[in-house]
Amino acid sequence: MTKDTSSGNGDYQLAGFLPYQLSITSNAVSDLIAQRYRSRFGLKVTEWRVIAVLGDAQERGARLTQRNLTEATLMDKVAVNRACKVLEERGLLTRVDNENDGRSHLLALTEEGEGIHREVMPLAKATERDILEGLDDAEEATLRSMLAKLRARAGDLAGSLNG
Amino acid sequence: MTKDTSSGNGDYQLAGFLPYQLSITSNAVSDLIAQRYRSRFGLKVTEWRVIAVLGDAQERGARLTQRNLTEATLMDKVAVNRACKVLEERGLLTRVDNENDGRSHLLALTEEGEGIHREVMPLAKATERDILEGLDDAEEATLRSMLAKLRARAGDLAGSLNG
DNA sequence: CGGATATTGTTTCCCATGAAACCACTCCCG
DNA sequence: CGGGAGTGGTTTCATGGGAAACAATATCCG
Repeated sequence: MTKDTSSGNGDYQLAGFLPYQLSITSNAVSDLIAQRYRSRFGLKVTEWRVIAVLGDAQERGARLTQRNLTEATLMDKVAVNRACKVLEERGLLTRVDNENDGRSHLLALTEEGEGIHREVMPLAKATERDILEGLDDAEEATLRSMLAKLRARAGDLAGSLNG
Repeated sequence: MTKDTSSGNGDYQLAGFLPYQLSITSNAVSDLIAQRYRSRFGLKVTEWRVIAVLGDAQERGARLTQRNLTEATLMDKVAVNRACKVLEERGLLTRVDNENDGRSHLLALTEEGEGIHREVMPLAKATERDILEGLDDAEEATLRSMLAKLRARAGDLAGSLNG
């Protein structure tokens, strides 16, 4: 988006429509995150998500495949694949053959990748705090719980239409 | 998105990251809306937003230009232009020359467009209710207020970086 | 009036994203 | 073993959306 922020939006009904509020809020937050990660690490959202999950797993000694990443991030497998490819090209992760399954590879952050991971998470936390400033703990908990409810609800309703 | 909903997502840190929760929730809700409007009216999100705002304005006797729409919807002017074009092609709105400004046109829903508007808004309301089911009035108010706060906050933080 | 500057709308180009097709490999069962 | 079904990963294609360039008009100021 990268929209105007200040002006406009009148008082039309649309402005009070919750899905709309949700959408523009999510966009505003995503834009902020994207901006920060792009400017500091040259990483796109999908890429830093991969780094976040992968580094996290690595710390506990686990090795993941792309499939594991798609499960963990809820991103599309294509998105995961592309993110891994650029991270590999940038030397931030390596793929070693998976002896247990010739189709997949085990992903591992390189030294440099781990270095970024160590910076990525604090920045993520800081950004989260920045955004949540102004909300007390109870409000934050309520917000999370309501978001979870909404998501479950939307998922159910959507699912009931197709299959 | 149109994602899985059920499985996965482990318990990696990412899952607890608020911007992430916000993003997937917004996506889930948007997908539901998009699905409903596409299947019932053949409208895309941008298009029904235009219809919503335009019909709304029309009811109070106001005539809008594309520029007004971009202000009211926070959508990009290109998006607005495209939406208007397809709505015009579908005979749902007309553009008449603006006597006060030769560059712009005044937009008006046709009979048929108004008919859709009369259906669009109830469906929007119904969808909003569907999604919010499970939240009481106080929770809903809290949610809206917190979303507004988050958005303002994110906008400020982003703005302070570029210019 | 007349040229510089801003604004509205439009087109063009490019990037992000997801669906579908596809390849290679595994797994299952006869 | 061998063939069919299933799965991980990759590529290709279509779509959505925004940035930038552009055309037409309007506004401002000398």
